[in-house]
Amino acid sequence: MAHKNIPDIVIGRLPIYLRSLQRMAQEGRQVTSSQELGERLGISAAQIRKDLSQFGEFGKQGTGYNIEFLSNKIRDILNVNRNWDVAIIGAGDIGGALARYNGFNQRGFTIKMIFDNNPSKIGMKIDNFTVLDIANLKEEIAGAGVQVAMMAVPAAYAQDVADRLVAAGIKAILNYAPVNLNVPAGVRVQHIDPAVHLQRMTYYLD
Amino acid sequence: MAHKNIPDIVIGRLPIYLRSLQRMAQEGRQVTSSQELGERLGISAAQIRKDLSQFGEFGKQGTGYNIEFLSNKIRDILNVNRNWDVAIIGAGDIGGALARYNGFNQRGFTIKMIFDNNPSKIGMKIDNFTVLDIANLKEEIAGAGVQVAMMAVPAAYAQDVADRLVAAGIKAILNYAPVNLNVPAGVRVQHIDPAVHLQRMTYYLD
DNA sequence: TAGATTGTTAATCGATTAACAATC
DNA sequence: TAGATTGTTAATCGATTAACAATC
Repeated sequence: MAHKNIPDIVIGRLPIYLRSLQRMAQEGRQVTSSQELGERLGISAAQIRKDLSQFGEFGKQGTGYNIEFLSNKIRDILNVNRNWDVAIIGAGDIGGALARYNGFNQRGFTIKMIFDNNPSKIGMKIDNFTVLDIANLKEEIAGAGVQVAMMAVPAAYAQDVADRLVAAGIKAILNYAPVNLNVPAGVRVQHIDPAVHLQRMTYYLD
Repeated sequence: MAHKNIPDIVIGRLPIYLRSLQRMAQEGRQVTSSQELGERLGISAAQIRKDLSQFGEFGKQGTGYNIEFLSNKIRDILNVNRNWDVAIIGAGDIGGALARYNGFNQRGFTIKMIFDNNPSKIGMKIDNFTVLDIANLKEEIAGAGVQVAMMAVPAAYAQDVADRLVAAGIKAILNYAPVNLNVPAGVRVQHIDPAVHLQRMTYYLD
């Protein structure tokens, strides 16, 4: 797709806006404003308007934004007005929690498969999924055309698994292992590491 | 502690540097350079040097940085040369996974207690911990002087639990619920929401 | 010494904010 | 209409990078 040159930091805020809008919709709200949204999120109203203006004109002067309409526009932008198939690698505590979590579907993602290398886990049921042998990772993922993966494997295996995911055609990896991954251009990686987040906060404590 | 005015974005990179340094140490390495570290992390060498220079002079011209020395300096800066007691709220899949995860100790955190409101979980054992009644949250946390919490409760309860954590003296909250939290100044919040991270990546897919 | 790499400065680049005309 | 809020511009603010003297 031909993107104008939108800063990644703007893209990073859109899912936050979307999440907040969806919550407002659940509360039965119809309309909001950049000011209200900004107050909820701790972001300036000007920044929200600026961010959205990169993609079009979604509001009405005097009244603000229709929540349902704006949500749909943001979903379009983020490519989550469709559902993406997702593979989970690692059927431990975290992989299992991800497999059982039922919040992904309404946000653009459908868990399709979960892998492990531990013979005592392979074949086991987690939620509706039978744990697959990681030896078959490439065939299963490439065969199903899955492009998005969540990795929750021990740190020591993470880079190796990432390489195999890339070889299988995965284009986006959410990595729960506490290591940096090196992937080729064209593959996106995001990291979730609770200790990193905690350390970001302890700086300010005493 | 009296902080010079260090940008939060710099603080946010320090845990990443630290994690990478610790990995190098495990690999038996003694010395590194801003260039090597930058290549591993996808960050420019200049930026790493600039970030570190905010806090002191930790390297040697010509040779680079002693890994053990620099790690210790960063731990000092981030306040994780001590261990912080941590409370987990929510004994579901995620709370349980956090309680069982054994990587926190070596990174500055010691899980001390886990709470739930479900009578069938209260009193249950998770790892070494007995699940405590969330009704006693304030006494337990304030009594133990815990300042750091990880919240893995349903979205609908998240703000309420956060308010109670603040009242109990918690100063840093790592929030796994997919909602924005409003907390008073002086309390830090970080969010972990896998769907947000995935949506940040799907923008670039097609 | 020669080579390498730091710490730092100045220049560049990019992101945020303030302000307001347009307009619902 | 009067009031409110957008989209956008220009100004400000902050972060990143390039470059290099200092020096190990």
